[in-house]
Amino acid sequence: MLVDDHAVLRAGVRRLIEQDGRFLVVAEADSGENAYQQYAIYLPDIVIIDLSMPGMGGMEAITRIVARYPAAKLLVLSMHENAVFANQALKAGAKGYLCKNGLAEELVNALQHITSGQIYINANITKKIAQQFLNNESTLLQQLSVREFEIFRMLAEGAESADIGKKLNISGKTVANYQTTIKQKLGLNNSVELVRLAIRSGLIDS
Amino acid sequence: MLVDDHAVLRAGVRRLIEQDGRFLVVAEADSGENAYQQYAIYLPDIVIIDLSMPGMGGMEAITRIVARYPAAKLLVLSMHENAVFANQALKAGAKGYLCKNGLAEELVNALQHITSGQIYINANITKKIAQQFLNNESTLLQQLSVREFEIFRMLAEGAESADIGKKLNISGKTVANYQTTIKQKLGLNNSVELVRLAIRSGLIDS
DNA sequence: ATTACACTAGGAAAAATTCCCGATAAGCCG
DNA sequence: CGGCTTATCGGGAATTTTTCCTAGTGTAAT
Repeated sequence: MLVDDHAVLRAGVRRLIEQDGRFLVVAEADSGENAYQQYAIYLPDIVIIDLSMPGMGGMEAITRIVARYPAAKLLVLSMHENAVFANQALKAGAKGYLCKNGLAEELVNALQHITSGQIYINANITKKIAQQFLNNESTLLQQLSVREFEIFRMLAEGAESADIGKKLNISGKTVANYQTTIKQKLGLNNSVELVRLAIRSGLIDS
Repeated sequence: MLVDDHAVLRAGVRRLIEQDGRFLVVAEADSGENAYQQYAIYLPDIVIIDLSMPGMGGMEAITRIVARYPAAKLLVLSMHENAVFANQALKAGAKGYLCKNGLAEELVNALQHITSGQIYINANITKKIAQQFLNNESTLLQQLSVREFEIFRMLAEGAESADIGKKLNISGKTVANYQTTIKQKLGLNNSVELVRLAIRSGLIDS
């Protein structure tokens, strides 16, 4: 199953997969909500999913699908060549992480790995994760749990606690409390410093 | 000619175009540099180009191609549903602007328009450009008085109202009131948007 | 002289944040 | 298995921040 809000990209991935012949696209979804619903219907062997989508993001979709179907195999196909994103996605339960600017062959290669129960991570990302581990640099953000990280990014994008709560189907109060612990964990005094950290980390652009 | 650093996306666009039958993809490029070189070789009728690419970005590629070939027809296919990006691209000489999350039919539709000498801009973008024209973002900051601008910058740097008051020898209450009017004047909903505007404007770095 | 506007700030209400607490569930370890 | 930790979720209450309204002063222009 393909999950991405960009129709052209879904078409491209479908083409690549069908050209290879070993795999078949049985469903598509253009949002996290749809992905969750479609998963229940088609129960696909593998889900190829983007992280940045309007509404419920990919991270949240992964969390939900894995919660309901612990054996689900999800391969993240993201535009972010970023160790932080990869880490969080894997922590949420994804079985692989690819970048959209990777080679076409890598996609089916990753599918093959995941099908046979392995985990596949793009080589550059692996390198970055290692570097990050050595530098101890972005480790700051890794202190955050999956939920915290997700809320951190949404806050940095300018969303209000109440809106975030709506989007995640939790109380705005909970989001507000999360906000406090996030700032505390990252040593931030206010939301301005939060945004700037997010931008410096490459999580969002200005 | 297709220009995008994501191979999967190029494959998707190629598929859509070839399915329609009216157009033919004669070349692909994965960077601004390649696009410029390939253009000279193939002289394609239309270039479909992404803006965000490593190295020379799409914007720079558009500028160079148009400088050398003033009759070049370039259609931007970007992920940014953003009036500022669209404005800049069109100012650089692009003949159209689409978003990647648009419908598939819109792509060939845009190609048809541009082929016949027209300019095609996505409807949502058009709306946003109009709004921006009303807001006039470039002169946006000039609406602020000297004091307001000063406080705007200090807020964007992460200072609290009380601190700013101390620094400027005025009441923190006054600063808080300024903050409200600044946001109102700039059409900002919260301090997160304030920071991001300040960074975009080059007033501060992240 | 009148108008306009920048700068200042207080009061009251509304909203957001913080700090404290408890609940649940999953996972881990001896 | 029983305890331990951790992630997630949220209520209560105090605190802080923000907003909205009003209102005074000074300065510059008409």
